[in-house]
Amino acid sequence: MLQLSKKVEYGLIALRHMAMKPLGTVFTAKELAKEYDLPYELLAKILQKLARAGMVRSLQGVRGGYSLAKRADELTVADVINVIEETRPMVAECYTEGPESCYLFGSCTIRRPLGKLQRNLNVLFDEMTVQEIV
Amino acid sequence: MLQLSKKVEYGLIALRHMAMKPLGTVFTAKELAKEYDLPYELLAKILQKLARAGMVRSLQGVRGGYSLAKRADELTVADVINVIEETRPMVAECYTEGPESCYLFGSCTIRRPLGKLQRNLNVLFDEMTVQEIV
DNA sequence: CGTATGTAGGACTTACTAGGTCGGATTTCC
DNA sequence: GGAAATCCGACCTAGTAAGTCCTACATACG
Repeated sequence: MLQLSKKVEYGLIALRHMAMKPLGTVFTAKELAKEYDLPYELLAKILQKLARAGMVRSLQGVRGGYSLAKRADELTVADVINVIEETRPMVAECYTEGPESCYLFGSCTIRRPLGKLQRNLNVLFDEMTVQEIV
Repeated sequence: MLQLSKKVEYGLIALRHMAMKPLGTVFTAKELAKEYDLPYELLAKILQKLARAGMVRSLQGVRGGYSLAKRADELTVADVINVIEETRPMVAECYTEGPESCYLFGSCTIRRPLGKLQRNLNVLFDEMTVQEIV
């Protein structure tokens, strides 16, 4: 519980790798997977998501691959999680899914205090950028 | 991902409920489960764990039940998670399981930065007590 | 051209585990 | 002794994270 998913880890590893070379350098999914011994297909999908979100640029074809679309200090960990996980990292589901998701909503007594925790958590993720993990 | 487990939620709800009445008041698992419509057996186990950890006192027998063993401001959310989940809430498994758990350990480039995130996270949980959710 | 090399992306499989349930033992009050 | 409680291990189940497979499409280059 309360762990980052492998997808997010892999995404961060890939982004950090790209951030080490000059902006615009192209990397293939295969090359990145090999370098860190990550499952190729999975990493490819993650990169595709990041591409759709505009965090990396993708080039198709034989000399294709991925390159960073933004500076590393513009990519927050929160964004990466958000894109890969397709949801913000919430402490309780009623924050993401809404009141209907939880039959306890009416009687739940810990929602407000957890909300405070949540906001603090968000700040942590928002403030951390890929730049910092280089 | 990155959510508190139901167990922790139920535990916090129960502790908070107990913290509302004078210290020493006894509550049965059944009564607590009914009040918040939580699954009885599950809540019972959670309370047993909290009892073994010395956070609540348990009384067996017909007039038995549970009562808080400490003041609400002495019970941190971190402790509650720790006891119920039997592990600290870590952002990546290599922090809980050790280096052997992750075949990437040698090549992993995001461990250190995530460690920083982890420490910040710990502070959040350490600083929040049951008192604050009353 | 056409082939090698790359991304795009849907469908599927597998393994794990959170959440919940059941059964029975033990304790204690009346 | 019986009712009401904790105690605790074993079990079941559904959801999902992680990984795999397959096919389509794009493009550079001989």
